[in-house]
Amino acid sequence: MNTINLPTLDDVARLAGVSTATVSRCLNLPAQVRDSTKLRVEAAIADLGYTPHFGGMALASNRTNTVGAIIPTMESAIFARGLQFLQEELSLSGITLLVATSQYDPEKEAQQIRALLGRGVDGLVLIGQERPEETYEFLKARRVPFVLMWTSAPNSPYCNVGFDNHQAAYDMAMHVIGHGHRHIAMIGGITKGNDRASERIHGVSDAMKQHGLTLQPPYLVEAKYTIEQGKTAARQLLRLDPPPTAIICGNDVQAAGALKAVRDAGLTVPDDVSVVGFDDIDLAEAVEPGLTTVHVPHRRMGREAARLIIKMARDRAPAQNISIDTKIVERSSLRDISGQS
Amino acid sequence: MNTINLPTLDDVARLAGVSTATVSRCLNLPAQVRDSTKLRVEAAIADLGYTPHFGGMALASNRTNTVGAIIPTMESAIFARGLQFLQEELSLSGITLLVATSQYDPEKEAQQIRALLGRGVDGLVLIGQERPEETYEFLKARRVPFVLMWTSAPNSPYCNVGFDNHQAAYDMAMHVIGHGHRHIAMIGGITKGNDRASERIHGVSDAMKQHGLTLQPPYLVEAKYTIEQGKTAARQLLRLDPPPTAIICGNDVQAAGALKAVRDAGLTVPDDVSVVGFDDIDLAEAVEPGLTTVHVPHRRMGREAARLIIKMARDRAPAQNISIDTKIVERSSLRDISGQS
DNA sequence: AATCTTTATGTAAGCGCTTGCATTTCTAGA
DNA sequence: TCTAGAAATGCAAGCGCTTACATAAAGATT
Repeated sequence: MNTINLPTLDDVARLAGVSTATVSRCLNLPAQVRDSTKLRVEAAIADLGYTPHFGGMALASNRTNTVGAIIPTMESAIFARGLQFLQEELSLSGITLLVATSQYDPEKEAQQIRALLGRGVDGLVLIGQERPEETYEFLKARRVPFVLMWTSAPNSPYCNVGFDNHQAAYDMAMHVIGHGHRHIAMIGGITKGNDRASERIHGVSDAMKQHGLTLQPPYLVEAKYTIEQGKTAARQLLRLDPPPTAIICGNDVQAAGALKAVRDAGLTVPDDVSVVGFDDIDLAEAVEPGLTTVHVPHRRMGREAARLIIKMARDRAPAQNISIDTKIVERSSLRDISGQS
Repeated sequence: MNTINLPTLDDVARLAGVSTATVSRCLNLPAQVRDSTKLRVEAAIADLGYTPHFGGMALASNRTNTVGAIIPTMESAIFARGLQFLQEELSLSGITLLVATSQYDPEKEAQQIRALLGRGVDGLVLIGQERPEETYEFLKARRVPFVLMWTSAPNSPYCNVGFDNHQAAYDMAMHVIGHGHRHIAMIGGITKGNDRASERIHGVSDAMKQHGLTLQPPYLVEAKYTIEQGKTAARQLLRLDPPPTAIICGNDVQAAGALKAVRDAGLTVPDDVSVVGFDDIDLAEAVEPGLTTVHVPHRRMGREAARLIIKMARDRAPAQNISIDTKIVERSSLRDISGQS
């Protein structure tokens, strides 16, 4: 109704003096077409400015060369980065990425899954493991290949491409402890429906336990992944007695907020309080002081996920778990206080 | 091939004991269907877990209820925010947003336009005015409704929903001058193929001219919209003699980089140098000191664009220009030096 | 030159949906 | 109760493409 009278396969076929089947093959299986005909067809295509009609293609072949991704949010750069790489890798194989957001709401995620499937995506990329059983059942019933990013679970029945949030957080906590901190507080993400957030908290908690320390409210606060909430949470922590000497944050955005709270309280980072983040997004190095944080391997994660989902969708390859290492990036928001009392 | 044996309209029709036409109408023109049948059909749909097949729909109706947006990049939050609102508003009308990126490359943008049209988008959202004439011609030939965001040009033959970059930058420069600054430098975006970047530069330049000042290299530098490049550019500016007392940046990301450069040079913002940004993304308030910047009306822009494109696509409404005001957000990176020499 | 492969192309039957038009069913006025 | 007119539904022809399968053309082999 909008795009008036586009040229169709038929038009191309007529102009090139071949059948529609041949044109279709030129597009999809060029190896099967003689060079001379291919040339004619290509000329006709160029001549008419023909573009295949997606709907027709999808209908006839039941393939769309599309994979869908549902991320919690586009607001911060947390997921956008990884998607960028996912996207790049997919497009190398001629596959388009469709992105939708769930706002961290499992209900909304389920809806979006349906929407994307309705659009005929050949595969799905989701974030994290935690979601209602029905969602997994639905996915299974439909036989849609899907990969879960941002987590890694060797024992998972699903296909994961990501990193071990627990381990990464554990390492970071050990690192902080190694810098002499004993009064450690944490601002975690909202754990409801978010396994990454809870694993990060547990990782920190476990590391602390290892050293005879405990992590619990009020030294443990859950907050949304926003600067504002990070700030509010940190403000509370700073009022505790004794105040923490280090605040471990569930992500960099919260950490940026914490930095502000510390400053507002008339203290400085890292002299009075250390603050560390998680994710290593741009923000982490933009703030002052630069955040010591956990570097998440966005690039590799995106690439591997792309390759895997392609294999699964195209060749019906079996699920696979790919775990990628994180590492701690040292900037200057963490101070060593071993020497002190 | 992937999603095995999904229920079709036919299945629903059979189960509900009606014809496929009726089921289709239930979905698209529910007003035309008697309540009792509608109920039966809805039950059947729920029962089977039916989802319409996008391809079939697109093929039959030549509508997709999809609009495409092509933004320069997802890397920073600059465009993501606006899209978020665009998306929200569109989904209220049951329309899906497809996002693609052009990496600030007109060539790539043209490609993406074709890709999106191939997917049958009912309308297109593009950023800025500047693009090859052929692209516009292509769009016109196809009769695709499209709106240009992030710019506003009353005299434009196209449909704009945005703000006046020139005016906004002009205002900001006036503001800076009003704070007593006379040695003003600017880090602009790369102007090639980017009208927003050039307009911002001209806005600043014009304001300065108004006060008998001039803006030109080496006090004017073009840099990419990254923290790193902003930092590099600022470093150069700080070495000039006389050094600028204020640096106006083409966007907040560059400004964040400039902040770092100033600090690295052993100076402080705003005591030694003032730095202002543009866009008012999260970053602007996360950095220290908070950036005085131009607030871009992401929300309104997104909404208005959505409404307009819907009207154009659905009702063939004529193009329209919607201009939205920007305003300056005062934080603390700009200092008044009127009193000083 | 005749035959058998192999390779290239054509034929035509759908894929799941919408929609103009024909038909049936209701509603309401007489 | 009958009937005209309105409202609801059904019928069936595609939308643009892919893909078995059938057929034709080209090469290979004697």
